[in-house]
Amino acid sequence: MKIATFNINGIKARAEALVTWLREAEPDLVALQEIKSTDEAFPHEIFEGLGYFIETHGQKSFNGVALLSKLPLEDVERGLPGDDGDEQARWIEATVVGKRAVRFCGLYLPNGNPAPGPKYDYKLAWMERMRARAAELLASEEPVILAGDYNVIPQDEDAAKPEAWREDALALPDSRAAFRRIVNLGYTDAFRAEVEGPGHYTFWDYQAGAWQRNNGIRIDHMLLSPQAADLLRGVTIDKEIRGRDKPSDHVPLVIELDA
DNA sequence: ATGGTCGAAACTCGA
Repeated sequence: MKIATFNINGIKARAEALVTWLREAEPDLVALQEIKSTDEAFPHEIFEGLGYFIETHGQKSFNGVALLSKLPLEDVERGLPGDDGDEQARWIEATVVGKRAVRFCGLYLPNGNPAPGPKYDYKLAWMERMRARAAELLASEEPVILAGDYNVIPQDEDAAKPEAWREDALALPDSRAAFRRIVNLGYTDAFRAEVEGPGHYTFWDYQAGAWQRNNGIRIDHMLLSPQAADLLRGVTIDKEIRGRDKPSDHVPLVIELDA
């Protein structure tokens, strides 16, 4: 099963480019972030026409996540537990049954800038809520995938210019520690299970020629439960599409799972 | 040190 996560930065602006990529890559299961759309305004029919089931958790203008799947999406849950007052659409999960049942979570973790400040406090609180949900999911002892835009640069080697991110919410020590607290529950960073060393990025800013200078960061991740990590057969970053017309500032991270 | 670019939607904010 080919599984991807892709921050598309607006479904209305990206529908055409997304269809092109889906036709080429033919993923079975995709987590989308930053749909920037309400559920009603999301162009479901375009993706249903490509043979995907689709579930969205959107809001007007900002944030918003969605799941696309060639197999039915079962037991869909929207919203990250732990704060009934949180109105930001950043979490959706569902079960997909192939050879194995997989619990697939799509997440758009808060950016957190400027730090310090209320947005950074929200990011860290959100990460603690995510840790609690990740721990619950581990207890199922089933394959679990936490896929999305984490807005966390895990280590200096995950940035072309780490010094430029020293004071940024994506790289501050508290952000990295909160990310490690989730990993250390027993999850595997799928990309780092397969690839060592610097120079691998999933995001290049639109500004200052970041793509042309390869000034990127690795902030889109898939964390795998032990039962999912056992099934990992490969990982790729579809970097090439960043150079196309009207690209997202992120590119897809794709894994092959024997499920 | 600054400004540089996008998307959604509205005359600005979030990234």
